[in-house]
Order: sequence, then C-alpha cells, then structure tokens
Amino acid sequence: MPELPEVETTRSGIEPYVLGRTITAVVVRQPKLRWPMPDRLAALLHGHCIRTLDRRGKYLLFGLSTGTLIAHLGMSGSLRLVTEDVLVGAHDHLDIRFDSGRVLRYTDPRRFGAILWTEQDPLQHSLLHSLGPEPLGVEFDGDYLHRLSRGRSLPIKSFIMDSHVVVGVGNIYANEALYLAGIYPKRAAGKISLSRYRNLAEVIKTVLAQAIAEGGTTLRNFVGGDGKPGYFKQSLNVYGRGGLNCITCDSPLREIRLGQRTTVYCTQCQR
DNA sequence: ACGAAGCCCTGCAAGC
DNA sequence: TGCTTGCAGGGCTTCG
Repeated sequence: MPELPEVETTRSGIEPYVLGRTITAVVVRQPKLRWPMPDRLAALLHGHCIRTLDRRGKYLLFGLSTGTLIAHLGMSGSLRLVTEDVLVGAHDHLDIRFDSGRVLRYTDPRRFGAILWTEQDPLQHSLLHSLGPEPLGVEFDGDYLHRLSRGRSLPIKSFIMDSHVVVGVGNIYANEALYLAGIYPKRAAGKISLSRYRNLAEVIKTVLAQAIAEGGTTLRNFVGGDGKPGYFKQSLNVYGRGGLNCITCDSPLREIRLGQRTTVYCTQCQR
C-alpha cells in the first residue's frame, strides 16, 4: 500500500530514466482502473517528451508539452522500469516505452489506482485543486492544524487522514504519528490543544521524512528489480501490532475500527 | 457544512 | 483439498 514516502521514492527513482525521454510506444492492456484511462491514450502520448515529473500528495504528474499524465497508485499499484524482454504479468495494465528502450510499467492488482490526462494546469484538476498542504512543507504546522480543527468533532485520526486537511498521511503513518504524539485516535479533533498539535505536526514530519530517507535505499528496486520497497523493513511501533505489548509501557495494544480503518493504539500512552 | 457510510477490486486467510 | 466467505485498504462519492 503506497503511502506518501513510497510515492516520493517512486518519483525520485524513475525520474532519471524518464526525464527528457520521448515516448515511442504505449500499450494499454486493462483501461478499467478506479476511473477508466483516457481514450486514445497512446495517441495523446506518442512522440512526446517527458519534461517534468512532480508529485502532489500521492499523485504523480508527468509533464509533457501537450498536457500532464496524472498517476495514482491506489493501494496496490506500482510503477517501475523494465527492459522490453521482461514478461508481462496478469496485472500489468499499462506500458510506456521510451526511446531509451526502457519501459515504464504500471502494475495494479486491485485497480484502485488511476491514470488520467489533463491539458489544463494539473494543480487545477478537480482531484487536486482542493488538496491540503504537503506535510513536509512550511505551511503545514501545529498552528495550521489547530486553526482548521476548531469546531470539528470527528476523531483526530480521521482528521489527519483527510486529504483536504493534509495530503499523504495514510493509515499506517496516522497510527504511528498518534502513538508517538501520545494522542488517543478517537479524540475529537476540535478538542486538542495547540501545544499538542504542534507536537503532532512535528511527529508527522519526522516520521514521513525518515520513511522517505529509508526508501532511498531501495531506489534500485524501481529499475529491473521487484519494485517492492516493503514496509517490514521499517520499525513500526503500533501498526500491525494489535494485541502485542506496547514498546514503551509493555501493556497490550488495542485494535479497533475507526472510519473503516484498522486502528491500533496504547490505552496507557495515548490519551 | 459536516460526519459517516458506501463503493471500487483482488489476494489472502480463515472457516467449513 | 477445494470451495465459500470475509476482510483489507485510498480516497472519492453519496447519504443523512
């Protein structure tokens, strides 16, 4: 399940191989993703050069002179570079071949991802225009969260996972950040103090930045490897540890459902 | 306007 | 062993 660090690792990993490259062939095998891929995608892309590769939240933006290809990995998607002789798998839905001979291959077993095309400013696209700030940017801080949360009664975990509040905080990192900040996941967002929000914002930045740094060690996986950075390498304090003991206080971690999402927390450390 | 639930889809695990 | 059922998960969309 690609979280923001994995999307950024994908972006920086494939960037050197796609920037300045011209698209020589496009193969669509399964256009039905979360939304259908654009009609005549091959005609839109063929012969054009990738000028930029940016990320906004978990969206990847491939800038061409004629428009922007928007990619989202959903929860099971991946983009990696392969050579032409690599066998096509059951869930390899899209290939974009470059003049270098390399192929950018989009794979997504559950098809929650998306491949879209826009000819306007991509940041004005309906899926992007109302997104919250980047968690690692300067405008995201405790004061911002505190201000935005006043009067809101929803659980803090749902609040920080809302992409209109801040992008890129998925279920894993929401659990981890709230644990590190000592905040009970169901606490109403509007009833958390400024000082606690300042701490929470710092923790979110730290956790995400660290995960991106660790992702950097797996960059080669995006070129000819298995393309799976794998979260098992990371040290997770609570996620996936329901019923096990808290690393800090040794009491059992509790697992609940909150907003359709698995939520794990320590009843002693998080209030 | 807000919050909660629904939905998309497949792989995997558990139950029979 | 093989089939059936349930569930996970990002995040947009719909409902109340």
